[in-house]
This record gives sequence, C-alpha cells and structure tokens, in this order.
Amino acid sequence: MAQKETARSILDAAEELFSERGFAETSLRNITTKADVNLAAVNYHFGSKKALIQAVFARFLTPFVAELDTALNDWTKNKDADPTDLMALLRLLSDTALRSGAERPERLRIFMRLLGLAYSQGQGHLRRFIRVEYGQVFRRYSELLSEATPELSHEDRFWRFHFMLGATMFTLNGVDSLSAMAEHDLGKATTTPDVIEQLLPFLASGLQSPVGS
Amino acid sequence: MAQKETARSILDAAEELFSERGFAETSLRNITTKADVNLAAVNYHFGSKKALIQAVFARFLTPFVAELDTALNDWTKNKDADPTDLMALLRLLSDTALRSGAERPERLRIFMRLLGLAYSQGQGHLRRFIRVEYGQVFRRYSELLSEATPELSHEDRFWRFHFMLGATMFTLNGVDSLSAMAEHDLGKATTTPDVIEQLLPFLASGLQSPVGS
DNA sequence: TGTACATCAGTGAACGCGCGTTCACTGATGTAC
DNA sequence: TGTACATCAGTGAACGCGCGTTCACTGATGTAC
Repeated sequence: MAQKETARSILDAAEELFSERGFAETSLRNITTKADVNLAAVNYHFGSKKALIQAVFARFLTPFVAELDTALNDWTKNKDADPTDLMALLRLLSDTALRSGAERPERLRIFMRLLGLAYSQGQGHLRRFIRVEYGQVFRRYSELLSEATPELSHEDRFWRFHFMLGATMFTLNGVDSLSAMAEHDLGKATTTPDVIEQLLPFLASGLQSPVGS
Repeated sequence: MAQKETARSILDAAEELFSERGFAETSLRNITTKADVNLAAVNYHFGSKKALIQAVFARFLTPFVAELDTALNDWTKNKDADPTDLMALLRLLSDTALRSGAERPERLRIFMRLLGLAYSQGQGHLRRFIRVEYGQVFRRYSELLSEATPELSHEDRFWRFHFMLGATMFTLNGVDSLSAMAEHDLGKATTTPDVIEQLLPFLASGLQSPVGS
C-alpha cells in the first residue's frame, strides 16, 4: 500500500461509518475492518479516536470554509449586489456547500449527518474544535445576514437564526430517509438540491415573519 | 426502600443522565449510582437497558398523548373554531406539551433532548416503539394541520412540515444552551415558553410562505 | 560502489478496563391449612 | 394461634465481551561516509 493511502482509507471508512451510526457506536475495529487496514494504524496515523474524529471534520470543513470565504469576498466587493437580498445570501451559502462536496453531493449529506451528531452526541471537544478553527468565517456570514434583515431586533434575529439552523440541520441530516418517505408518499424522487430549493423560501419567510405579536 | 420506589428512582436518574449524555454514553452503573440502588435492579425491574430506555419515553409520552387526544377532540367538536387558524392549532400542541410536563417545564426540555437523541443516535428500536405506540394521535394532528393549510400542495406540505419539525426539535433540544447564549448576548433571561412564543410565528410564516418559485 | 545506520509505515498480539447481563442467594411479607 | 410454604424486591459477585490503546517488532527505503 502506497504512502498516505492508509490514512486516506481510514478517513473514508470513518466518515461513512460515523455518519451511519454515530461516534460512540462506531469502534476502531469497525473502521479498520472496512478500510482493510491494521487496527493499530489509526493510532499510528492520528494518535487517538478523538483526533480521528476531528480529522474527518477538518477534511470537509477546511476546503468548504476557504470557498465560503472567497464567495463572501466576492459578495461584499460586488457593488451591484443588494445587501438586503436575503434569498441571494442564503443561496450563496447553499451553493458553496453543494459545490464544496465537489465530486458528489453525497458528501454534503454525510457531513450534515456528522454535524448533527456532533451537536447531539457528547462531543464537546468537537464543537470547541470547530469554533476555534472555523468560527471566524461563520461570524462573518452571520454579520451579512444581520445586514440583510435590518428590520429585526437583536433578540428576534438571534432566535430566528437558530430556528433556521435547526430546520436546515434536521432536514439535511435526515435528507436520505426524508427523500425516501417523500418518494413513497408522493411517488416522486427528490435530490438534495431539490430539498434545498424547497427549504430556502421557508427559511426566508420565517426569518422575515412580521414582528410584534 | 418501599415497593416500586426503586423503579421510580431508576427512571428519574435515567431520564436525567440520558438527556445529558445520550444513551450509549450512559452506563447502567452511572444510573444505579445516581439513583442509589443496586446495579442488578435495572435488569430486575425492566429486563434490559433497551427496555429501560423505552420505559423512560413511555412515562412521558403516555400522559402527553392522552392529553393531546382530549385537546384534539375539543378542537374538532368546537364548531366556532376556525379550522384554518394555523396559529391556534400550533398553540394547541405547544400548550398541551407545556402542560403535560406538569409540575415543571423542565420535563419538556429533557424530553425534547431525549427525542432528538432518539432520532440522531442509533436507537431504531425507539423510533419503532414510538410510532407503534403513539403514531395514531400524531397522524390525527397532522391531518388537522393539512386542513389548516389548504393552499399547499402535498409535496410542499410534506417538506414544510419537516422543516417545522426540525426547527422545533433543534430549538427545544438545545433550549438550555441557547437560552444561556441569549442571556449572555442580549442580557435577558428567556424561559422555554418565551422561546416557543418566538418560534410559533416563525413556523407559521415559513409554512405559509408563497408557493411557486 | 558498498556498508552502516536512520527513518518511517505498518503489524500482531496483548494490555487493562468498563460494559450489560446473569445467577445463586437473602430476608421480609403474605397465604393456606 | 402456629407452622410450612410461596412470593417478591432486592443483593453481591462474577461472567464473557468488545473497547481504545500500547508496545516490541518488521521490512522497505533513504542517507552518510
């Protein structure tokens, strides 16, 4: 086996198994069996299971965050762009995410599963890792979202951002079983980009719901 | 220790620990230590860890579903009620959930954590258990929601229902850390009913977002 | 060109540990005659 | 009223198992002189 090949097949197997069953439920023996490498290779290449989990995230997040940063530069430089065009801003994020999966939009689905697990399973070290390594660009995006919703109070905006996040995480997290249900109920196949196309107007309307009850 | 007291303190401890760390991450030794009972008492009273998990859900869901059923009977019998009053229908569900926590709204927060975990952790047996035992009343509620949104196509409605579910699960799931963040950022305490008050108009607007792109 | 040594990816077997579950047993309470 | 037996909640200790990690080792490749 060529150099670095082993580390890559461990990451591939780990990414898939973690997203299917969760972190605690996936053992290093599961991973190394699937990757067809020696059990001790995980600790040799990554040091520990924790570090492997972080490496799986880094492999997706690093290029995604770089692309998002570039896209945000273009957005703010482009003087023709309307800074209050919420749908365009949402689409900028979803397009970057879809594109960053590169070859296959499959990767996005897997990564959203992992992200959902990171927030629901104990992995506090992971949330910390993500915040420290990638927090800046997300703060930048959320400032642009604030500019696009000038009519909202800080409080309304805070809560509605998290409602959007929840709808998105939950949906993309479970997009494969939801698509299967949709196909069964409606007799119509739905791809991840289709689902996002349905999601964006829902988010925009919710975010811009009239304030003051 | 009096009869049945042991089973109750096991359920109390399990509910709290499961919601804090997840199912796989909570051992029977954690639970029995916290409950101050013998390790073997879990298998004596419940048979297995799986059955204990289901019993934790049943203790919350059984009274909740009974109350929801009653509330839905009142709703459909009341000829004055507007069947297309979406906000009223959403409030009916949230009020029942808040009331069903009974003594403390704490219970609702804990239960939503558990529900979120049930869907993100491997617990397939749990989803099956919930569907088989309590599915009927939820199907009934979703039919009423359909009547309240006659302008939506089946497809739009399917997806938007799940967007709502996601926003709700994510929010109530993490309501304690979100409330802490909100208090830190905005200097203002927020209770679970406050959060729900913010959430309902967001959901209603998203669900009723104009169709056809 | 040849030899000695260093580096490095990978290996096989074992380590100690915490897990869910089992089992023989106890001691209190209730029931039959 | 007294004795024998059954029931039941609970117990203490051990079971086998799969886990993440460690460690001494191998064999191929690169480097120094």
